[in-house]
Amino acid sequence: MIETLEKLITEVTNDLGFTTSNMHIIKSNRPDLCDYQCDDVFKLAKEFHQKPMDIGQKIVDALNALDNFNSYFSKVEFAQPGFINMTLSDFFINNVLKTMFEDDKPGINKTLKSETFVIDYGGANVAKPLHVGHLRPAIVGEAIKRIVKYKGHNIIGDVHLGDYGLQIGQVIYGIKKEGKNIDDIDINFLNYIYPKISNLCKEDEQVKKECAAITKSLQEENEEYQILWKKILDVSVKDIRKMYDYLGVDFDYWYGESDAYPYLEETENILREKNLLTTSEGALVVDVSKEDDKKELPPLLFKKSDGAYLYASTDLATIVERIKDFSPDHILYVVDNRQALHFEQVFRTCDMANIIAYNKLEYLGFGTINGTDGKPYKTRSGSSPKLEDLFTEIKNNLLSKEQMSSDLSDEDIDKIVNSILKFADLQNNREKDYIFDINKFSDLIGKTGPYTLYTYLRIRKIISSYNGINLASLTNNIYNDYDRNLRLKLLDLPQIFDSAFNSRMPSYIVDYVYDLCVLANSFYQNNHINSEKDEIKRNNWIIILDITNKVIKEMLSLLVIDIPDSM
RNA sequence: GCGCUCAUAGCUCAAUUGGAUAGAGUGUUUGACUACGGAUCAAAAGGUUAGGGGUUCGACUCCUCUUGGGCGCACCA
Repeated sequence: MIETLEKLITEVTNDLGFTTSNMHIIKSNRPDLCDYQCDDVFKLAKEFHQKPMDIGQKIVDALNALDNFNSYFSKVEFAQPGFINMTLSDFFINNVLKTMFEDDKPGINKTLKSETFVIDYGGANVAKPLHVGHLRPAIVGEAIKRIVKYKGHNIIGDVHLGDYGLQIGQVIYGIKKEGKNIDDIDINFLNYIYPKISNLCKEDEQVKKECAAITKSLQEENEEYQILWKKILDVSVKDIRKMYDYLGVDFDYWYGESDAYPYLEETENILREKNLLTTSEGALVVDVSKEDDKKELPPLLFKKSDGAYLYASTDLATIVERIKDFSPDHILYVVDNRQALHFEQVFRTCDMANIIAYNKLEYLGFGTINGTDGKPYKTRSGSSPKLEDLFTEIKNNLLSKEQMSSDLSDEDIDKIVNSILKFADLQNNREKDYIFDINKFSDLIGKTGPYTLYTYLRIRKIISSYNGINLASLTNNIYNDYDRNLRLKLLDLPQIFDSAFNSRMPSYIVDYVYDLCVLANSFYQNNHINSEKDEIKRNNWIIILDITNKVIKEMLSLLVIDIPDSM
């Protein structure tokens, strides 16, 4: 592994009198020159007031003089102005591969200290159907959850339903106004009534006030409203679950804002004890500004002048609740970038009130989904398209393609649809806005989910006739560049995985698994395995393909992509 | 008005967080199967990284100004 090389070069450097804690090695960005490079010579040059070339050459010479040089390298060179270029030996590459994957090890470095994470993702609101805007938080959140778990941590996913807000008041208002019988409330009715009343509120101030009053009354546990609310919750959650199930997004808890209400009083007391609550224009607020702020941060609004609570209050209460229930070391929020300010206020308040340290709370913002015009994605009618319709559209598109075989099971079709959706979404940098183009979600060639699935299935076919593939029988040979490039890519796995974990960026894994598939395709296209006469060579290649497929499968599962039986 | 954020190939996105010659997909052009799945492979073309200035051995990356998008600024969530 790379740490082995870092340790080696650090020791050599120290022995030369250049005391340093760690010489860092990275994958070379000049694969024509070498496999890995070390750029830290520049830092040493500054620290020891010597020319980079002098120091670099000394290190290179010392490395070349090592007795066991060939156990690591085939070539180490100095390159101007200050790079140490390392080409690995075949022995080393194969040795590391064996260590990484022996006994079915996954090829990554699991954490030595398992911590507890809570991840808040999904962002579904009761009584509103899931639309394409819910795609990212669901998929990105689920992927991050799986990555954290894969690292060896304990992670608890909570959907944190928006189940107690104004939209409930609006729906109840609609139910009463239309004289709807409670037993007749179904998903179609909710889909019809919510947008209707929501629009009405924008036009009619009086209606808005009434809806707000109903909401407040509900939160004060008005019996009639509670019964209606439970019915709405029941109907809506069933529908929401259906969408998340299709996506393979699995929450450990279906808590909602309503579950935080019992903790509001306690939260308020904590803030009061710390003298953080002040009154401003009739409302209770927390001043969260700091002296070094460029611009004073607006205060967190804890309680409205009419006594009702807001989302900052329930978010705080939810944190209090989670600490009680799970004692988490980290709480992650996968939410829209537009809520950055809100969470900054909430996190600062937590820190000031000693509820939980600021650095244990992580805001993982994601960009907005825009249409091809660069504006938030809307259908022609002006509303956000429903997730269900998007699934159908991709599915129909898929079925119309010529290369589709006609006898696929429904399960396999759904797996392919999922791969298209998730690969297209997750390859975008989490933090940036991105353009949603239905055509992009129709592509089956190029950097797509189906490409990776195809690769996996072809490899499986190639190696299917060999039983008892044994990693231990891997020899020290590497036969050509296609072969070598694939093996080197497998070596990258631990670093790539760790950077995805540390920065909570599933897109790193998407890039990796795609690159791996490209190299694998190139490898078996240019090396015909089954007609290979040299048994040792053939055996080596089968082992490499076997490892490759294990990695593809594991990485795809982190991206919430399942592999179909055929396609 | 104030703050945050973004601008990279025709289009959609990368660039291991300051390293060497800025990479992929798509689109365009051209090649490859009597072989393990052609949803494939091999190759060409495409760039003054929005623009100016600065920091240094080195800048897409950091600072600063300009231009142009997006978003947010207390009783919605």
